[in-house]
Amino acid sequence: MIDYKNLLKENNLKVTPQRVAIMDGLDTYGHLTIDGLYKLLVDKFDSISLATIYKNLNAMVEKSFVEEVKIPNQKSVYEISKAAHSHLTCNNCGMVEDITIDLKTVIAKAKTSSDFQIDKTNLVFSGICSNCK
Amino acid sequence: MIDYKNLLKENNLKVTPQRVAIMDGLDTYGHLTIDGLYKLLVDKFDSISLATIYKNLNAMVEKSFVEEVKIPNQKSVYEISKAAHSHLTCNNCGMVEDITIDLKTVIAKAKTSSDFQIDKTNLVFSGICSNCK
DNA sequence: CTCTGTGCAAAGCGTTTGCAAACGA
DNA sequence: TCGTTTGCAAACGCTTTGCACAGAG
Repeated sequence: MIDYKNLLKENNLKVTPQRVAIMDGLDTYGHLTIDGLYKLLVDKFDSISLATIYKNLNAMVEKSFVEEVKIPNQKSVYEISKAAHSHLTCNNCGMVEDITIDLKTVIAKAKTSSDFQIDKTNLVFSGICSNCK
Repeated sequence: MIDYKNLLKENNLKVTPQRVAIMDGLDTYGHLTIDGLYKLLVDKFDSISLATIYKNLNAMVEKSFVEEVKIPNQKSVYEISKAAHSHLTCNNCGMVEDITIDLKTVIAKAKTSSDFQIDKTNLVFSGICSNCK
């Protein structure tokens, strides 16, 4: 379990119920779209504004303890930053799942066959999840 | 060199100068954003509409002989569909380059360590290109 | 000649911004 | 108390749509 309050404080963001709920939602569900988050928070707060979600998500991404994951043919999802990992997404139901694969070899190849300085590797597999099969 | 006219015809799209120019731009530059394409075509046509670019790009992606490439922290770029490959992008100047890396091993691992049916693999490396270093 | 595509203007949507009131520290 | 955050409404920018005219086949 993650210490949201401390994570927020460390990043000079005040601990508000809305922010805690955002972190809690991301931690519980792993990945959420913006309107997934909104639907989740509407139940907890009588009148939460979409603007609040945008502002907070932007601040959290800015401080880089939350990340946006861009998925082909789908809306972006957000997740709490954790150790490097890849993603699986279902083209049918849209669910997104983490998967950890060792990419050392692939990254090494990319480095030798290009003259880029490579800082980040972003890998997304698309297909059909077991539920939808 | 690609036979744009035939590609269009095969997909039941009429061959118009605008469409040929879009294909030509994508072929020449490899990857273009929507407004990159627009700026390119404004020079060739006295009055081309952004709506025309959107409609055509959407039709081409729909027919899947053009693809949208989603890049972390940047605008999407479009490219003509070709054999599976990965992408390199520069966080400084935004350029996008193709890179071909054998992903068999990685895909095999993903298949065994998940119960997904994996159809597509999307890999983007971010960093700094040689020009920007 | 017929049907599709283009360009324009308007509409639509997701996202951002400005501001007054509420809240956290 | 002081600076930050919230919620609302307005503004914004990107994308789509409807329609009349032009162009491809």
